[in-house]
Amino acid sequence: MGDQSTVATRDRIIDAAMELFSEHGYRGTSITRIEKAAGLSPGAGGIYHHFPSKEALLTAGVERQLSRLAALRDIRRLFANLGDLRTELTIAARYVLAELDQEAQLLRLLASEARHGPKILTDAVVQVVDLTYREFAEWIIDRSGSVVSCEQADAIATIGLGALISARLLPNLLGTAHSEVDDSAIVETWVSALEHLLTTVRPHVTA
Amino acid sequence: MGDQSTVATRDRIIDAAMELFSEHGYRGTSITRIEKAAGLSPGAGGIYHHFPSKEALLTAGVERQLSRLAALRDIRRLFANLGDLRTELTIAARYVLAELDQEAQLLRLLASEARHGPKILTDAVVQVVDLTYREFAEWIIDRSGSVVSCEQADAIATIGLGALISARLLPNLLGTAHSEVDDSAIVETWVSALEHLLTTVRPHVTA
DNA sequence: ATGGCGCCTAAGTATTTACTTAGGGCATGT
DNA sequence: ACATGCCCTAAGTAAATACTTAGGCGCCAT
Repeated sequence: MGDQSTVATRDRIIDAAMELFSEHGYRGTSITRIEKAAGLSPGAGGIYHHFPSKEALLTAGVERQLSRLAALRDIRRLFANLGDLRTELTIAARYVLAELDQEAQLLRLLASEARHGPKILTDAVVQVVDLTYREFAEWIIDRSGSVVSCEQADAIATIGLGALISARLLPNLLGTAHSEVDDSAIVETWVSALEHLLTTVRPHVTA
Repeated sequence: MGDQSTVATRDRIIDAAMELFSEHGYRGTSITRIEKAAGLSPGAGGIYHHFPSKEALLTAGVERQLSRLAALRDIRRLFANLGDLRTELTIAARYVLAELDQEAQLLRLLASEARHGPKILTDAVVQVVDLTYREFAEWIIDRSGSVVSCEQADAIATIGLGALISARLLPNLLGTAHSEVDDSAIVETWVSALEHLLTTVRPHVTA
């Protein structure tokens, strides 16, 4: 069967589309341009042999990337109680940063299209992000020896993950503007802050 | 002179345009729709009495908002050595969060259009953001009694501001998905983390 | 060999959209 | 009174673009 060449070009189309979508936005990318970038004959409907519409192409691309992003929620499995809190935190930080780097394309697309693009862009990603936050919060409670409350864990997770996300997302959005800060310095500072938050008891405000 | 009504409608046009741009994106907002939203006659070129082109309208809108965003860089003037570090940090956190809330519209527009929109969207905002980071880093060095190094201050500023920005930007992008976390809990946690970072000496790695 | 299938060329359709032109009413300032 | 300038109605233009139709070439499995 000619399935192999079929699958290959299908993937090539998705590759080209995702690259262009993330760079110029969904509306800013024409079908013709995707065809040209994918090496198909420009001007003809080669794409419509594989996808019924432009939106279906986006959906397929996002879905393909989503399984990889889903791996982000496996943070907890990464460190099976290494004993040393600093070590675990360092691993977690580097892991999250690496994941964000790998999904830079998807993040750009998300940022530009999350509000007005097809719903899959928000629905699925919201689910993954939310799950990641919750698992991180649970892990925080565990590792702190149940010293922090639920609300505190939520706040710590929000700030902790948010800091890492910003460190990668903002330069990505603004065009590598402010990312001259060293990675190891960021990780080190982050670990220090999180360690402090996890080991210091905050007795007030347990509404 | 009829300047008053002129200025009023001009502002009304900008208001409507910015709202629609931030909600549906620049390309997703048609001139006709802006006119309708601004109360002008739909279908005609009333807008072109005030702006030469759609892009000029965006530029005018962003420039109008930019002066307000520029106020963000006045963090330092806000607290003139109140003595108590926690108090100053708390004020700073609440101030930044409030500013971000007030500029939610601009932030949404930025996120969706920063990469492929007109250059003013990146150029000017990059400048403001960068300046804010640098001033915050300088303040960190001051307030720590020059305990932290330049690189450490940069890292702390990146993480500190990034955490607050994420806490506001992500829910904004994903549609108020994950913002059930209480503000006071976030501020409290943030202050605790920053205080620790500013008062703890980290002797290693001063490359 | 034959039929199906993936990709090609080539032209076309319908819609949206930024922007223009032409003319008219209504206010204000001189 | 008159001109100027803002807004209106109404029609139109040129370009981009998602998507379609029709037919042809070559490769593969049956």
